[in-house]
Amino acid sequence: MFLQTEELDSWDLDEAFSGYYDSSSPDGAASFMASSKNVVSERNRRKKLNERLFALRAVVPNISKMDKASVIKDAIDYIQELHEQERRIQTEIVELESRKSNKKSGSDFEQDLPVLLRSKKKKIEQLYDCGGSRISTIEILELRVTYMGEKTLVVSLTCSKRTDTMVKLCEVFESLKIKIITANITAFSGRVLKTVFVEADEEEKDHLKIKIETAIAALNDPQSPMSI
Amino acid sequence: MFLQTEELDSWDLDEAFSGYYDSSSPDGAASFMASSKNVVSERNRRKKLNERLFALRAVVPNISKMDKASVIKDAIDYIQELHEQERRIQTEIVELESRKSNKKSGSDFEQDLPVLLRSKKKKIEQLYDCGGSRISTIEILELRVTYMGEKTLVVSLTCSKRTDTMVKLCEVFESLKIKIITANITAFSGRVLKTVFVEADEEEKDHLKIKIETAIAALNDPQSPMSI
DNA sequence: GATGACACGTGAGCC
DNA sequence: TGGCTCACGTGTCAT
Repeated sequence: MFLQTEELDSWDLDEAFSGYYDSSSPDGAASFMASSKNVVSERNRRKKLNERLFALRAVVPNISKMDKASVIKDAIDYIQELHEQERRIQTEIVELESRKSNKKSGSDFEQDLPVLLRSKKKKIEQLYDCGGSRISTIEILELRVTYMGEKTLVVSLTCSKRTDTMVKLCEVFESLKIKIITANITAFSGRVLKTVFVEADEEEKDHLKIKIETAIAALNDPQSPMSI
Repeated sequence: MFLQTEELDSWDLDEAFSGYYDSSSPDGAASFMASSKNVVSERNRRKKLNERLFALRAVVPNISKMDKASVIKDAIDYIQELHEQERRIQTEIVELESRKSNKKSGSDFEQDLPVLLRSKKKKIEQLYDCGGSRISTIEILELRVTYMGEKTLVVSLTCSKRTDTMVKLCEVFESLKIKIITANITAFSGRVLKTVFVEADEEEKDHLKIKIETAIAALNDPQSPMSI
């Protein structure tokens, strides 16, 4: 990077000369003084800026090119990635909280978890703010999980089309780590239809069914006509 | 910030002079040519670097001083903040998982919850682990944006099925703020097919086509067979 | 040899 | 006023 041979800023002689001329100097010396001061000052400024850039490079992983401009670009991309991450985590926290509010029985586990995360949510909102409740839940109009043959589950899902509805549906199915044979999403006239064929062993079918139902229901808007 | 009055880069005269002297110039003119080229090149470099710095300033909240070095410093601090955030969340997740393993009774709630978080942990590790491809891109196998009738665009897209491919596809279409008539995603045998019908006015059709193509291409894995 | 990235010194504007 | 920061043109390396 900024390590071309000329960069050896170790002149170390101007420091020795600084303050050598006092106020009783002739004009030539005075002007030299002024320009010299400016020079060393500028040197320090450049040095500081390069150090900062170096430090920036240090905190950003995966620097593509050691180029100055590229370092900044990579930093920008990285920050935006982190932003997206945070957005996802926050929506997940909201999902967890909504799941808690749906539950009524009080095991210690249910109570502790959101408490731990609530402070986190505050911090995230405070940090990343972007005013207005950004997170939109989905509105489930119909959800069916049926058995088809011996080892296949069919998930049929209808939602009203809101912002990020399709994103959230895809995310929840990704997160379930289930064996999806084929999946299909179709959006038209304010509705989102999703059909997923899932491979399931005989013994885990029932559990898987409940798992899918609860995961999707956790996304559900409390004001939705569906209540699970 | 970098908006002192001298910054008016609109000299616009060297551009008029560039190329004025051809190869049969006397030495003085040739050297002038060379230096002039270098000058405009350097100007562009400075301009690009400043634009990057400006963009960096845009993605970092809470800029203390508009100073060049300070902007970089704030960016560093911000990234480190996000890192710490992520570290905390990750330890929290680990905590939750260990808590889960301590429990033995099997209510569905206990089992389902960590499933949701486990994928998150993976994602965090994948993102934060420094080294190794951080960003999971998608692999576009085919992309066609065609016109259908007077005011309809049809986007046909084939990707190989990776983690979050469907999520990312949905996200990019959400972010485009276009008028989607109907959209369809189907996943089978390692492929993801997406078809979107977009409403577009006659005059904006071409622009919209390019916009969609570039937005999708931006997600593309460089190693993908598609090169756009 | 052309191109690009860099550090440098310098003059100028801003508290 | 002096101490900042900045943009500029230039020489110099490396590809």
